[in-house]
Amino acid sequence: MDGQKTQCGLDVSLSVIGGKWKPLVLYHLRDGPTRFSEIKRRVGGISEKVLIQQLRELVAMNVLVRHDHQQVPPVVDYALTPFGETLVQALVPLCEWGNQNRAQVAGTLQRSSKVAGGPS
Amino acid sequence: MDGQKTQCGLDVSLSVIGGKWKPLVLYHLRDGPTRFSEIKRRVGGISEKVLIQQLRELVAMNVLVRHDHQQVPPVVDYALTPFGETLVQALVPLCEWGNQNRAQVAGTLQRSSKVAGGPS
DNA sequence: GGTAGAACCTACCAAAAGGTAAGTGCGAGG
DNA sequence: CCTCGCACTTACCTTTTGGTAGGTTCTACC
Repeated sequence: MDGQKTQCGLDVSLSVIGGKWKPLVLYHLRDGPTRFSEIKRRVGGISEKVLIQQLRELVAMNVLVRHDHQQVPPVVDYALTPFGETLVQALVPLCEWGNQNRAQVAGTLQRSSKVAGGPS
Repeated sequence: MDGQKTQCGLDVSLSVIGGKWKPLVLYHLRDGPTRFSEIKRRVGGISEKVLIQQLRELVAMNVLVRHDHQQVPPVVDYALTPFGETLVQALVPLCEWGNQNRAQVAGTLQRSSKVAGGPS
């Protein structure tokens, strides 16, 4: 299988950022090390379980580092690694594309999923 | 909700290319209009159901156009729209990132999911 | 003492996504 | 006539993903 060598590399990237919240987390981490509860607050709407899960995956991929301050009550923060920053850089154009076409995409999504009883 | 305005736009992009095979499909369509069975062959490993499904979604998002030659037996091809091409452009950096870090990512994936009985 | 908050973990569930297998209409080739 | 390939569709099943609800350990605060 995979007779064609490399395909497009997007599969690789998506295996790293392919979670419902990963892009958002990465986005919010650009401002520097952030504590768990702070990330949770900033992202908003994510459950703790999932946030931890995705954070762990990103750490496992060397995109983030976890810094445990060894205190009690617990103080832990997460930050982008240099590797993670290269990823964030590569993400920027897609990010901008998304922002530029947000309306169009949103509109199209609605049209297709919504009312079939439109212009009868 | 979504007190913070725009987040990073990645959520938008991912809502368009967020399918297991969409990036690959897009990649293979850069060469110009391609017939359904040809795409299937090139992508390899995808089931017809899923391919059609993703193709339809991409068409619905105006990323692709479907051209039915109105023949029998059926002849249909798919091609990128101008809009689709802007997306593909935005995808390039991520694509390259993936290629450059393919080995590292693949390696890390293995380490984390595999044998815990490592270097005893 | 009771409560709140930190950063988690655990079990259980529901929804979504993907995959398999079969069937459709039809013409060309054996 | 039987089969193959085209571009699909449909029903069903499995895997993955995300979400909910609870618990844990410990300190600071009232």
